[in-house]
Amino acid sequence: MSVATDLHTIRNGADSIISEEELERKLAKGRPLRIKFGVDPTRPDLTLGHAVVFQKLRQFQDLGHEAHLVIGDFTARIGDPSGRSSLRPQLSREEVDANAETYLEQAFQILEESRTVIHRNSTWFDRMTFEDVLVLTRKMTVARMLERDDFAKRYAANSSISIVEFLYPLVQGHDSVELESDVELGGRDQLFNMLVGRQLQKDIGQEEQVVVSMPLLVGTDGVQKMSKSLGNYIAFNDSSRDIFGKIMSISDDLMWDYYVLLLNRTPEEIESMKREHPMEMKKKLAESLTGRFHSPEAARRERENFEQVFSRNETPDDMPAFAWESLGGDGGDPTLLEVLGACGLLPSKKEARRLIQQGAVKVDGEKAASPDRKLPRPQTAYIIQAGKRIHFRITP
RNA sequence: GGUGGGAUACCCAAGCGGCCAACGGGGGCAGACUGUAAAUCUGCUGGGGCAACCCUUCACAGGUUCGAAUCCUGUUCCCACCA
Repeated sequence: MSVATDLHTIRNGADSIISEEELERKLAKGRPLRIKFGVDPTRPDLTLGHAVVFQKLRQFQDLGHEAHLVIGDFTARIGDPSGRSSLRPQLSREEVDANAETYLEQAFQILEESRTVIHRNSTWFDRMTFEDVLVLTRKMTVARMLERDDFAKRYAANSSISIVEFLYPLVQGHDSVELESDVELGGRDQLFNMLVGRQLQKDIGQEEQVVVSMPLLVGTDGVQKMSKSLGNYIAFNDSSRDIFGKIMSISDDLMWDYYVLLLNRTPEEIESMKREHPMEMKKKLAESLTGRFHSPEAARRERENFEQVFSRNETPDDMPAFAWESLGGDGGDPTLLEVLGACGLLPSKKEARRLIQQGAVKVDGEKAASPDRKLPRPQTAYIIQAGKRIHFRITP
């Protein structure tokens, strides 16, 4: 493969490459490049948002380069006081270790383990003196810091910015110096920090790393970037049913981003897919991603289940079943409301009542209007549906 | 260090002694329409009975009052301005 085609591959889906000329030059050297990626060990539950970057990293590996993961264990131990929602709590060594382990376990679902090197930034930061730190800080100015988008916004909005936060870009940048990385990969939100790495490398005479930023994947709500705290995420660890279902619920427009960023589809491929029925394309997407995180068999199964339950409006094959007695059937005939409350699939009886009132509950396919409807011991079984997704059976 | 402002349900944000489980918006859920898409319309959105009513909730702990999210005291936390 030529440098030009490699470059083309890398460019696909990327948000920015700084700079392409430098990358081309590095690729032309013909040796494996050191691709750095910083790992935040505070959030071990990976989402498809993280997968975007891993996917690109995997591409680099497939092109013969080395992934160098830097676990920010030092950084995590310090924490971050600002983030209103304690996104960076202080973690103990043990917590970091445990998180890192879960993190890597998930990351290797995408990355090639044999071409991955793990580093911990405490290795070098633990032995730095305060003087070393101050020397490092001389390389950065407040004005430059305030160029970073989120700092600028917060400063303008009179929100607090801790001094530690000013230090983090330097910390991350220094990681690049220690690694002598050729390329640093990260989300768009890491762009500034990655650029600091270039500056620090240049400062001590290293060849500057090329920065490759990836777009932030928009979450299932179709508006905000995918994140756990916003609840619009699809996680590596989600069940096959959830992954399939969540993908089916994203908007048509968003689907193409997923194709590009998670499945490496090229613009040409996207163009031809846009001529197909979007529903079918979305099912294919859901199948591919479910297949990746589970298995092709599971993906097929979920597709069938989906078509059965949502397209044909039938009941799923694998509904949970409850014995009539266990749902209140031992003290006379329970009401529909009591049964819904007892099954534990709804947050509260109030919620169950609401669903009934809104006509969202069906007993054996019939809309049930009254919460007080009695349910005597079933002959064979009742099939209860509450809302779109909750189905269960009551057995005699 | 000084001065002022603020903490309300998932988020934002009203309320400033009773009519407050608490206006409004967002989000979420559900229904209609559909392709679990988008757009649109409608309803719901602390918990238990389910009507009356009861319980938990307006930073925390006390207090005043027949009665407080609303007044007082103390505590904690946040923010701004000045230095």
